[in-house]
Amino acid sequence: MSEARAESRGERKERTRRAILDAAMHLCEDSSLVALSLRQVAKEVGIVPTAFYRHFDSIESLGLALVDESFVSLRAMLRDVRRGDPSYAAIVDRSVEILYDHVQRHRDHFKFIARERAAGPPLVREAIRHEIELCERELATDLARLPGTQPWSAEDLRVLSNLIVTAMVSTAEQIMAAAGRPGAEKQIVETARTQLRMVLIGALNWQSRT
Amino acid sequence: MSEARAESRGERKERTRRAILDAAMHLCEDSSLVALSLRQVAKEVGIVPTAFYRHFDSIESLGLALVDESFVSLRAMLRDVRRGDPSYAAIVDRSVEILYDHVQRHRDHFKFIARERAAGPPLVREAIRHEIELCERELATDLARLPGTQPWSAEDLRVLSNLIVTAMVSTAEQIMAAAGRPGAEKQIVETARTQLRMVLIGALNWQSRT
DNA sequence: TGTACATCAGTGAACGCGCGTTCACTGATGTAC
DNA sequence: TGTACATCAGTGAACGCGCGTTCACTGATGTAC
Repeated sequence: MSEARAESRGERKERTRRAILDAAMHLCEDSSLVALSLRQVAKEVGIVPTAFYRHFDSIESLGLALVDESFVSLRAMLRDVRRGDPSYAAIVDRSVEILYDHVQRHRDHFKFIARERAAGPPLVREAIRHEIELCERELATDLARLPGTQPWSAEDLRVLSNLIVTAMVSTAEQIMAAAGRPGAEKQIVETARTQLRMVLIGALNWQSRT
Repeated sequence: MSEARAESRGERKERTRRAILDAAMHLCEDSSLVALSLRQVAKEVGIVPTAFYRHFDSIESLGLALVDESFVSLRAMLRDVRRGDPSYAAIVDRSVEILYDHVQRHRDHFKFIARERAAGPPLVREAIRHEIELCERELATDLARLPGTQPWSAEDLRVLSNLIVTAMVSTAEQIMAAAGRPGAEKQIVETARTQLRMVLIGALNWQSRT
């Protein structure tokens, strides 16, 4: 107590929990959460298999914690986008640039979401689907603040938001698949830029016709 | 030989192979190929585990056969779309209608592609990625035949094609997730229609500006 | 047509392995007095 | 401050189970003569 040298029991536990989350994220990178065993995780962390239960009920509940963590960084990205100049001229380049940057820095989180969204245990899939839906709603309210979108219906905003999120998820997947080839990554980013531009212009023109 | 009553050895073998493919498709529906065991498949088919090796080297090579089968029906769908009236007025409704219809009739194939694309064994993922790329190229040549696309560059066609395929894959995923709820399916189809319209109009307007 | 042999889809026992989960435990940390 | 007790993260043995793969086999079908 005189010197805060040794870790408290709580700090130690938190450190083990952290190590379990990191090990799980790392180990399932090449396959999927459904193929990940409690014993693999324990071995990687350096604890006995049964000690796992002091932290999580199952691999699935560990997965839910990883979903939460992954969406923390994704939300940070959306906040970054939102901070920018809200004009059509700037928004496309800026958004794609930020997406690229975040995929680079949180590759593991994006990869986890992209993979487990389709392949994870049922509860994990459902949690991710829910989080993505929240992102779409957030984006819809952002879109409502853009100049020229005042007359749009809520449904139009939702549809456009869904399309953009889908395209961006796909772009993130492609950037990750392109991994170490900088040339391929450049092309994917350029493609995303063009697509986002096409979509925004299309939405505006379509809206003014209807 | 006098009466073609009994199956030949080859016919029997083919029937077992068919049963293995069907059982595998059915069993991995709720999880993934990577979680599917040779023994589960053998049990479902009604053969002893070792008999599996008379037909496939491994679950992964069985998976590659399922990729082939799944893309046969997807290509049939693209051919259906291509047969239609090549005008912008008709193309959207028709395309979305055909997509919806095929997802209904080959739900297992679409589900398989959507799932294993992100979660399958490495060779299966790669095979699906390759097939989807071929679909994008086919769509690009179709787009080139539309009125008004003559001045477009190959790159523009590729980018647009990529966006449309991405949106359609996502739509197929959503339709499957909506499963038994007809109201939700209707909304997804309507959303896809609107999105496709936005994209096409956007592409045309964007093109004429550049 | 009849016989003798070859083929080969499917059998069944056996193997070593990693799995999730149970249980009683240890011993350092934390707390009450 | 010192002591006695409580907490609880991590231990280690044990369990029954399903896994992929090996091997020698069976017996019906197919083929050569």
